[in-house]
Amino acid sequence: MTSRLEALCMEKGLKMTGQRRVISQVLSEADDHPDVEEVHRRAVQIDPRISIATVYRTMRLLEDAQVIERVDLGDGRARYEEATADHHHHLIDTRTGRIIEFASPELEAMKERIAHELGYKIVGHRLEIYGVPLDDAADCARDEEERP
Amino acid sequence: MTSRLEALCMEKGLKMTGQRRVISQVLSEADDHPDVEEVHRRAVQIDPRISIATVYRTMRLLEDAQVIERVDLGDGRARYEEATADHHHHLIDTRTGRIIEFASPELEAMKERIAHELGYKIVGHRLEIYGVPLDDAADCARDEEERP
DNA sequence: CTGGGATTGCGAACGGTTTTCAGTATGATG
DNA sequence: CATCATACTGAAAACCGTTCGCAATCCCAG
Repeated sequence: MTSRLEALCMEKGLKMTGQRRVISQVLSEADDHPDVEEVHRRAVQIDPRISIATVYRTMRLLEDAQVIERVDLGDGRARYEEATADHHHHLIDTRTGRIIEFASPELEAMKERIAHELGYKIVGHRLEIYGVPLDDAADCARDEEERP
Repeated sequence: MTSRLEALCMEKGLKMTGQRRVISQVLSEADDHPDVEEVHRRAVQIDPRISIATVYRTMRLLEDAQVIERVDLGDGRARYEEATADHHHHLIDTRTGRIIEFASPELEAMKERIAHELGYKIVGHRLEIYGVPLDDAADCARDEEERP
């Protein structure tokens, strides 16, 4: 079967090799924000003859073709997600590493306004919030209990 | 003369070596966001016997002591600024690389609200806006006119 | 002044990423 | 369907910012 991203790649006229097909499949099935090593790990499970160099190259290719987007979470390695039409941001749970996506038109508008007041036109932006669950935070003083 | 940051370091009980004094001076005099190499370059001009390793070590020390703050602008290397009480963010001019600092209580409030709605308590956050000067943007408006 | 723990300079090591190069596969063409 | 130029791949080396190990050196409490 042809994965979502594979179809997108073909639309964009990219040459579809076996490795690219596998990587596209991995990315189509991912619902998280894997880094290159993780993508490679998953790809190798489908076809063991895929090298990490090819994954790096393919990620860049897909990024340039705007099929995927790089997410820099400040942890020293690039993470990726499928490109989406709507701009969104990330809230990172510092306890679990879980990443929650959110969007806020108000926030977008406010950023536009701030940039405009400074005499600038926005060409890109990025917002990350690091946080801990409210209930965990409440527990902090008198923990200890394990989270489900 | 004792630089602003040197005084701060002594307050915090850090052992003041010649190298640390020089690096403190460099950072006190900086009004930009230098990376480690740049700090080293400036430090060497004052005292040539300072190694890059010491600069790296000192930057980390000062960061841990909360004398300076690391700024990750996504360009692959760490940049630094003096620690300030008020939270602010950065607008990066993509033409010149100039960095403009700004703060917005409204924005802070909105982020708190968003995090709260998602069930989280904020422990950190970061916002960067990349932009081009409005007047420059007008120059090339005809190219981008049809883009939203 | 002096001694010993902290700090330094050097170079080697590191982790993520890119590149080089020789061999291989792709898909346009005949 | 075979051919072929071309683009792609794997493996290893190069890269780049950063950290580390170690012997020499420095700071400052005694």
